[in-house]
Amino acid sequence: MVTIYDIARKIGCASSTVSKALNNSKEVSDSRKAEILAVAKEMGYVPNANARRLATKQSWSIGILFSEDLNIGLEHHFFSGILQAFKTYVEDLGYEVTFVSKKVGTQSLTYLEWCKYKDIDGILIVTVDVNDENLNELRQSGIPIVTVDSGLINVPTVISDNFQGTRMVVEYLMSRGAKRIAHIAGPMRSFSAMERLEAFKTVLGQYEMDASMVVEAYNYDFNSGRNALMAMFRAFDEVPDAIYAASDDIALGVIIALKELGYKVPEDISVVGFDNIELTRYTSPSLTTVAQDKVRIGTEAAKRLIAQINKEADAGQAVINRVPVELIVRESTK
Amino acid sequence: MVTIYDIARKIGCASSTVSKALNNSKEVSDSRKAEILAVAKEMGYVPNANARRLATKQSWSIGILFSEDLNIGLEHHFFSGILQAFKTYVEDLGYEVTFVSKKVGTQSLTYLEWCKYKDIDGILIVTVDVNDENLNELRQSGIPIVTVDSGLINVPTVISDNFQGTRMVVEYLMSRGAKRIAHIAGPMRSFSAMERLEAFKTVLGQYEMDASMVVEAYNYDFNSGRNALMAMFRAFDEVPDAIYAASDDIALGVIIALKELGYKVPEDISVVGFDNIELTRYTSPSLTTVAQDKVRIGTEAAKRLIAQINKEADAGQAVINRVPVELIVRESTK
DNA sequence: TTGTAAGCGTTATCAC
DNA sequence: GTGATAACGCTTACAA
Repeated sequence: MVTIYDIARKIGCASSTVSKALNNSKEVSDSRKAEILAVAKEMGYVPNANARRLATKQSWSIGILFSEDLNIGLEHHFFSGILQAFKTYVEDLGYEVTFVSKKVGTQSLTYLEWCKYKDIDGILIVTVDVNDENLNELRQSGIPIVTVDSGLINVPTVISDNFQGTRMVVEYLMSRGAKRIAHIAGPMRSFSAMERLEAFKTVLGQYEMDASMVVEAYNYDFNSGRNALMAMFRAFDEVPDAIYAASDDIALGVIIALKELGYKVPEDISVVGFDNIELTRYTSPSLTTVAQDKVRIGTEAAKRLIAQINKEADAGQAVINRVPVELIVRESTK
Repeated sequence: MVTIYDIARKIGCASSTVSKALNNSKEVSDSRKAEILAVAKEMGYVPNANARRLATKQSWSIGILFSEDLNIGLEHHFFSGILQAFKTYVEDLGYEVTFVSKKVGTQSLTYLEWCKYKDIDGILIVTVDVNDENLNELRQSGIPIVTVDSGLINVPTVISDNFQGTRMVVEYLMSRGAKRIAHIAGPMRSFSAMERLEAFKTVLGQYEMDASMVVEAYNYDFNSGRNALMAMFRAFDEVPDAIYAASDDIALGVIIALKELGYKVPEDISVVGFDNIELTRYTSPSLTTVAQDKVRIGTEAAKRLIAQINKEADAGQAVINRVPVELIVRESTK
């Protein structure tokens, strides 16, 4: 490994001069600077991150937190899409992106301990178990945090506009003649699920429609949707003419279940999802759904985190930043 | 920030003793150790990663490399699935996972420079532009590397068994009466695409069937599949009775295109994909496909990388590790 | 403009 | 067993 001392020795100057030259300080003459840069390159010098960070106390790194316990993580393409956008944005600014881990070598650490250990600049919370004790201390630590879709209180949050989306769905369904709209909600430990349910009730209420036909799915996936629909048919005597599902996967489960029960989608019952997963274009029927803007969510989250790191005014406010969504009408609604 | 000096001062011992106690050295009496641990806990001590790494030259961190240029990255759920499995495995061993970046603060770095900068222990290459110059120096640097699905020469590789998968597809189609099998290949800059094409030719050759009906898709996605199918119908006079597509997305594009051309799947033409993307179960027709085992690929890759880091015998051999695949028969084949 | 030296928080090598 | 003390590679006052 080549160090600044090696360079200094070769040139015959002080290591501090090398350091300054490498950091493009104006306290070094141009000729010296040029010489040092040339030798550094020739010798294949690369700075050492740990030494630099130890000296500067600037880590230039950002942690990504997935609570593994929920079984929605990196694999869920909504989150990997957000992460991709986030990563692209912050890496371009020179930050490195590391997954927060609960283990270091052989020791177990809490999230906060890990952040201190790494001297992290900020943290993106992607998915989260709201009941996780470790999150509280993290939140109170003063470390810059931003979260997407998690619903942590007192944390800056970037999330799809579930209210706008739900309103668009309901109003669209009504405009197409729906009289009895049901909702298959997502699991209530998810903040978005709660928001969508709340919005559902609010909007129907505004139109003086009954909003009681609601079943909570156990999870966001296909099977939960299927099961929830079956539960709905057991619990209610009526049959809805439209179903608003809290996710595309749930919606697909609902559609399959409806088919099994002998209903036609959309002729008998319209179904709407949420997410706009790529393949919903190709299912049969293709799915009417609310498109979430992953890129924008990821980018906004990055901006808000960076603003906090840079201590910009108001940056740390626990404001919820709602990203617009779009209704994509396809074949599953009549 | 609490340091070992703070602890030492409070207790009235040397910092080196604290360090030893914290590292569970047997050079410290049990009573001292207990005392130190207690005080450390009480004071909220967390070690500093940078200082430790600087002193030990052990980084306990692994880099993940996505070549962004190809537009398949984190978002592609095949890769995010592999990454998830990989991450889980190595984090459990105490490694941290960081994305390799080309930028640090304001400086641009090559991959190798970044690895040196971070003093990384090893690197997982996920997607890669084979022509990327920076990869060569990385490969030759001696840093432990493992790759999935990339086809880098001289690098330990973990990949689905494309030969086995292709054989299963072809033999299955033949067993169902197919006489004329076409292949929509993936882009030839992808190693897997090349392997699947090669396997296709080999297997058909073994059965003395013609393997000339091949079109290369521009990419792995839906639209490329659709376009490739159209190109195939322009280029060949014959109509195949079965089409083997190099990915599920391509297969779905093919199916849509076939529908547009008035063909029925599977009645007129059978279609098979590759990947087993979750939603292919719910398309219409649901897709017969080859399931790749993401978890196993990720885990195997992790094991091989760790073995290299630990300098186990033969660990660095540039062996290709083929992970078994499974044929999932659904409705798109008759 | 350049050099000296202290310090960042650990670990590791010696003495004691 | 315990304690000084020198690394680790870099940045940064402060001197020269």
